Amino acid sequence: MASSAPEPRPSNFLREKIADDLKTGKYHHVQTRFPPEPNGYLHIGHAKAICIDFGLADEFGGKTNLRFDDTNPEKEDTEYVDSIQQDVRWLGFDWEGLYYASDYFDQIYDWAIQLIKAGKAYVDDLNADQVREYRGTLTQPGKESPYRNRSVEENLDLFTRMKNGEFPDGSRTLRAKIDMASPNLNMRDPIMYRILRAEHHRTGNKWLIYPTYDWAHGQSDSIEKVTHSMCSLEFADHQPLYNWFIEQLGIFPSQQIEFDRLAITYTLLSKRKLLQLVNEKRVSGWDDPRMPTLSGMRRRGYTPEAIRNFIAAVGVSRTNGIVELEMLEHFVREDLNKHAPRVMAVLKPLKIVIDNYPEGQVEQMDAVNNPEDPNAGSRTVPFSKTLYIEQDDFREVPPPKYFRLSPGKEVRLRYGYFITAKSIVKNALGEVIEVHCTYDPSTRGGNAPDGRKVKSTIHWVSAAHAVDAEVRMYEKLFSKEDPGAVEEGQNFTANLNPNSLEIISDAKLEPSLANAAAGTRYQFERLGYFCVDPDSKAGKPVFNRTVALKDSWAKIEKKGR
RNA sequence: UGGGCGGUCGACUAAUGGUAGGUCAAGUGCCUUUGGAGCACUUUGUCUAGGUUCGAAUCCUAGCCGCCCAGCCA
Repeated sequence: MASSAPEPRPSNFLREKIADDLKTGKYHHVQTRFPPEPNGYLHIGHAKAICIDFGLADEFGGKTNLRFDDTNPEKEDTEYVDSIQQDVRWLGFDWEGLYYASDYFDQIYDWAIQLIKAGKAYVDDLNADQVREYRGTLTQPGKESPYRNRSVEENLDLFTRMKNGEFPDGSRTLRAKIDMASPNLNMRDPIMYRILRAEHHRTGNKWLIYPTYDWAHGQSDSIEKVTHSMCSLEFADHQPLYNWFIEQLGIFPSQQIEFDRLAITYTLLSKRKLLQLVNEKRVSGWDDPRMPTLSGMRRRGYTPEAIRNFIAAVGVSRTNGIVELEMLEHFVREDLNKHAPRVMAVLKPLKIVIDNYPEGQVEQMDAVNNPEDPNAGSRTVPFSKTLYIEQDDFREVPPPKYFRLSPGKEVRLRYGYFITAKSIVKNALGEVIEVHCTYDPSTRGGNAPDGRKVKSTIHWVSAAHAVDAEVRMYEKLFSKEDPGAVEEGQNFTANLNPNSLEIISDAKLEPSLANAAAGTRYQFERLGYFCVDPDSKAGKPVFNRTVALKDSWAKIEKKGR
């Protein structure tokens, strides 16, 4: 593959930070990690983190580990572990090491012993409610636990017994002894271990105590010699604690750097809420094409390139912004425009009969596969007396600036002939169900020898050759720009767009699509990009609309009102 | 109200004391066998008020506004 011109790399603070660390000698290598918790499917927000973690390391000749942050057995599952690996690869990245925080449970346990021996950690008998009470508030300092000053021996004994299962869940914790009066709540003797009798997806029932995020994450980073541990902004308050643990232990000084999460209009990026949509069957699953998950977007027809380009264009900073959905769609169209073969499909069929076309005649018309890609070649499409066109492409009474078919008007059938509408047939309801036309035999292929022009070109499918298909038309999943914003007493599902899915069960496709393979992407000319769904059956394909083409007629029409 | 982090076109993001630029969106025109794509052009911005400086988005001071933190979630 020919390498194209190097993409412009706008500077950002992460890139500068890494470059600076290397220059000053703070680190001599670059090691990053992508640390998903296996409690849900990856979404476009994770794609940003992935592009940053993998992309930046790669730029500086460093490595990236995939590390599952599996310290909470109650929420985690191997189904997620598998999907995450698949999605990271699909996005186009590969990891150096594949690790689990649970791989380090023994080491982390030993380090806890070390802190206890150093008088830096203690077993607390306070229950959850009491811990909260003692923590104080944002404006008031906390109180020290009455168990805070136990002897090292007693702490060691109690901690061992916690590990051995001598105490009920939630009855005791191991806490770091830091400062109950700190203005940073994370430093008010944070909990390092909780007692939890839950089966872990990897360690099974070996452990009855589990380390918290704060106690496990930095230590896992340090074990892996991570130099730049990038995470989202809300962890900034945890940084002092991250550093405190590493300093007390005297281990490899990994460093945490925070950046802003991705947010997109009309899109929810909360694993908890996404899980709720799945559980409540508001969507067909994690890979429902309306979901912002990578698996959903894949099924919808989004390409990894488009997603990566989008992420790069959005950039990274420390502000909490919200990107317009249109930007994502732009990059999807941009990529698909270059690569998706064009094809003709009629979604809402209207029968056309060409009165002067010979009965029973079929012509194979040449059609270009992709005008953007000369290498894509061409195909033939059968033409005959009876065709389908789009209902939208005929108006008995055309509004101003409507250039498509209407009584007496001539249009071009793409790759076919010029036709002129002569008469219409209506049903009992007064709806047009058939349009009779004549064609000009001299315009085969779409050009008139006399040089006359038509204002419009419309797509069509030969009725006798058409492949019946189901087409799933998607709109935004939510009708509110901020789906999380809700009225009193409501929850976010109230913002679900009731029209996010329209199923068209009788679409007519050109015959080349009869056996299209699942995952294949096409442009249906003049309509949009569509992707073959795995639900397809032989002879009855199912397509998902990835994204519509930009429709300037829709704009004109809207403006006219 | 304690602490932390931020405020640049409608959106996202550059400019690192020296011409406020790019992408998306919006608009206008050209072109077109997709009302697609493409091309050209255009509109709109440094939170506020002071200060330092020849010169400030950038440095200083004071405000204002927004986000995050009181899980034994991550």
